[in-house]
Amino acid sequence: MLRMGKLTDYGIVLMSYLAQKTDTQHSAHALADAVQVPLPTVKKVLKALSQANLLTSERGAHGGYSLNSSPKTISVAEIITAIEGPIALTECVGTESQCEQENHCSIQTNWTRINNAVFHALDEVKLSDMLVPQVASESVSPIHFYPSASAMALVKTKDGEING
Amino acid sequence: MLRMGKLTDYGIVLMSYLAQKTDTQHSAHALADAVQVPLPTVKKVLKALSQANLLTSERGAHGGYSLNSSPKTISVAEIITAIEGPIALTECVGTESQCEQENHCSIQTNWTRINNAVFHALDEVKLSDMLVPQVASESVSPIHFYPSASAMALVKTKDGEING
DNA sequence: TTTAAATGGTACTATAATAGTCCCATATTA
DNA sequence: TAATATGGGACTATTATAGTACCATTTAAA
Repeated sequence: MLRMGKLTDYGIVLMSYLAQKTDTQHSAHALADAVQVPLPTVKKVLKALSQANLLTSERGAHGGYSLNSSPKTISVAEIITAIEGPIALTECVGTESQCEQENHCSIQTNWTRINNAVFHALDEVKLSDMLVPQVASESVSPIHFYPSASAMALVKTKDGEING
Repeated sequence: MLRMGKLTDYGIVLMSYLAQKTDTQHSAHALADAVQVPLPTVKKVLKALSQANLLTSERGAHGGYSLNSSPKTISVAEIITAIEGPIALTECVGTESQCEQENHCSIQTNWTRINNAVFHALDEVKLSDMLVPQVASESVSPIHFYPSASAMALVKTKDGEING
């Protein structure tokens, strides 16, 4: 399994939520409530998204977060990169490579090519695409997204404790 | 960073090595020597590759491993899957998902689509592609691959100790 | 001016996944 | 029968991730 961190999963969910409510700002507390993820964790994710300029934040009372640009222009790759850092399947194509042999390495170049292909696949999918249900839209509930599996896993491990 | 395990990296390197020496069988010991990765770890990887039918193994004296099919037909996706299990960025598209809400989840379907795109990108790259140097081939050294960064990292953390 | 509500940032802890090791069983050849 | 090889499982250590807690800073309202 090619793994993506849970925080990234939360990030996608949070961005999806914000994409559906672009008129208002949302506090970390409100978002944590909506997404059913512990507040400190949500704050961590929001911070990363803000620093990547995907979110606009305002401090002070009545402050909060909102999308910095249209859901149509924000790609899944951007969100992943914001939270996990540059997309790289192996270390040698990342920024912090220390491989002494990489100058002669014939494999590295091909990894770079693969990374590009993967990045491209992730970059073509926009946040707006994540909201579109595959069935014909008939009724629009105020919130019709659900946290994906890893988010739910957290909820379940606590054994209902955090529902109170 | 979209992470792939070190073992998978070793797997690619091992497969690349075997693809260059298809005439003979190679023992785990010989491979560990060639790739400069500890023997037990190499054995672990080889086992996974064998179980996925990417390698043919023969037991007993003069036994060893060899590629089961042509490098042109073995894809990078197959190697990754052999070692890491099915490619899935999030849990909800994997086989062991326990998400109760996945029936109504509008995000899951899109993740599946993204996974397919990523898988396709990885499936189009064959093992033979990993061997091709980007420069015009002038001299062919007997072994002209090098372990990629994560393999080297191991060598370096031991501080030269495993060179003896 | 003070208080409350919000983000910003950092440092710490716990948990889980991964990597790595070891041991014994089984098969094959000399 | 001994030597060499894979097969398989269980165990340990390490590392990365997730999650938490604390304090500083900003803004608005009382």
